[in-house]
Amino acid sequence: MHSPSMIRVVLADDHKLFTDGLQRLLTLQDDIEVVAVESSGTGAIEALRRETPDLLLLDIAMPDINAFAVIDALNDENVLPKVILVTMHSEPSYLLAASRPDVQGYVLKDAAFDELIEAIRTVYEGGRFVSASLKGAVTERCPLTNRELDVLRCAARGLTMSQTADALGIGAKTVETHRAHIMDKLNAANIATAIHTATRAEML
Amino acid sequence: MHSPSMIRVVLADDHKLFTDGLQRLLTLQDDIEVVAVESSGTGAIEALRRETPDLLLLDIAMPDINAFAVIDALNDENVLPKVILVTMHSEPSYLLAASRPDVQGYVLKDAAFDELIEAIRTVYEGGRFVSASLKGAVTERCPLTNRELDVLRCAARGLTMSQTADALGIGAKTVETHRAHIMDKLNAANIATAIHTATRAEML
DNA sequence: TGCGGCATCCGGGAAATCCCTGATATCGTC
DNA sequence: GACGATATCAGGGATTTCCCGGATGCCGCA
Repeated sequence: MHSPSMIRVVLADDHKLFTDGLQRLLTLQDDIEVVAVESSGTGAIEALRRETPDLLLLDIAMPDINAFAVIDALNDENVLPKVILVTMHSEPSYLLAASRPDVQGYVLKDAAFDELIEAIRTVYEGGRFVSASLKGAVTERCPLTNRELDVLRCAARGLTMSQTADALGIGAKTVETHRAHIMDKLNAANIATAIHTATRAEML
Repeated sequence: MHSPSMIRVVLADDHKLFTDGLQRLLTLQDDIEVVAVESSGTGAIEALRRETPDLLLLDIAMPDINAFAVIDALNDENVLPKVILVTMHSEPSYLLAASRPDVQGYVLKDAAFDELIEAIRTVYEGGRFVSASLKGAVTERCPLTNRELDVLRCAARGLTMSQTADALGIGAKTVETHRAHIMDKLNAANIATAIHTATRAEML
């Protein structure tokens, strides 16, 4: 099989220049092996299925599929490598969504290479890692307005839109709009997921 | 006004014998004042509005209203005393639901009186308190079956019932049944609240 | 003064959820 | 072998959510 104690890594990022450079640098490390480089979400899924690596370095912004869709797809197949998300900017909504149990690391593209190495080793050994420059963004993280928090808290308590409207003294359609904004900001398909994300991020 | 440094308490419990005895015992404490004793949920709400006490000792099983409905009603009016729930038995579903930010204490009725006093003082000073005999129940708390957890995790990820059905390889109606069971067990009005409760209890 | 963010509201329609009452089969236990 | 818990599935109907468009007024900031 594979060499023992080598960290088998798959890279998935549509920026070729970035992955090429990264691959070279990573290969220089004597405990890291890059087993595949993919530039699309679908390609990444196939590579993951094929290689079952220890770790996936995944760009959030992929051309065909959302990074989270990739992770979900792997979840469904019980292919569960450690995942480190790599991104250009520190978007709070992504950061929030990324605080999920199946994502162990979050690194900025402008981070130092040593930081990435540290992230890889830390995550491989079972830990979690977040870029130092991101920790600031994490602390001032809640992208929701106070009103939206009101609405979300009501939803978390089980109130329907019209019940929430009564509780807050506003119209049901307004509650609907707030919910839509919440779901946008938290990158959630429905209010249930939004509550899940917000609860994990301790916004409620 | 009221005496300073006196803990103003409202009792709400439909067991008269219990509240009567409790009232006497509590009044003997020189830092506790029982300002109202109610035997119904509606009465409790009125008393809370009237007295705005520091602390509410609330029985979970009330004849007219669910204890959580009482707390929600108070929430809506911004009447927010500290709340200690009192109950006969250690029902895991109640325990789960009780791990909400607006409930600070949880005491069994068969606990020693000293334990209740300790709970009152602890909670009054901003802490949290759970009966020692309940902590066991809290640790082995998850009342959900593995299959129900599968379904709940899918829901938390934003999957619809039919998507969940596909992901798990079962029928959509089965997913619906599982969701209904989950909501029953977690005392939730809809799947969103169930996710909220489960997430807070770190079941996901 | 204009622009963006926030909060409020509206209609219509498709989709999903929730509720009710069922059913069947399996498994482990008493 | 009866019982309870679990997992599976179904129909029908009421309710709710979600999505697609809008709209208005307020406030702060450049």
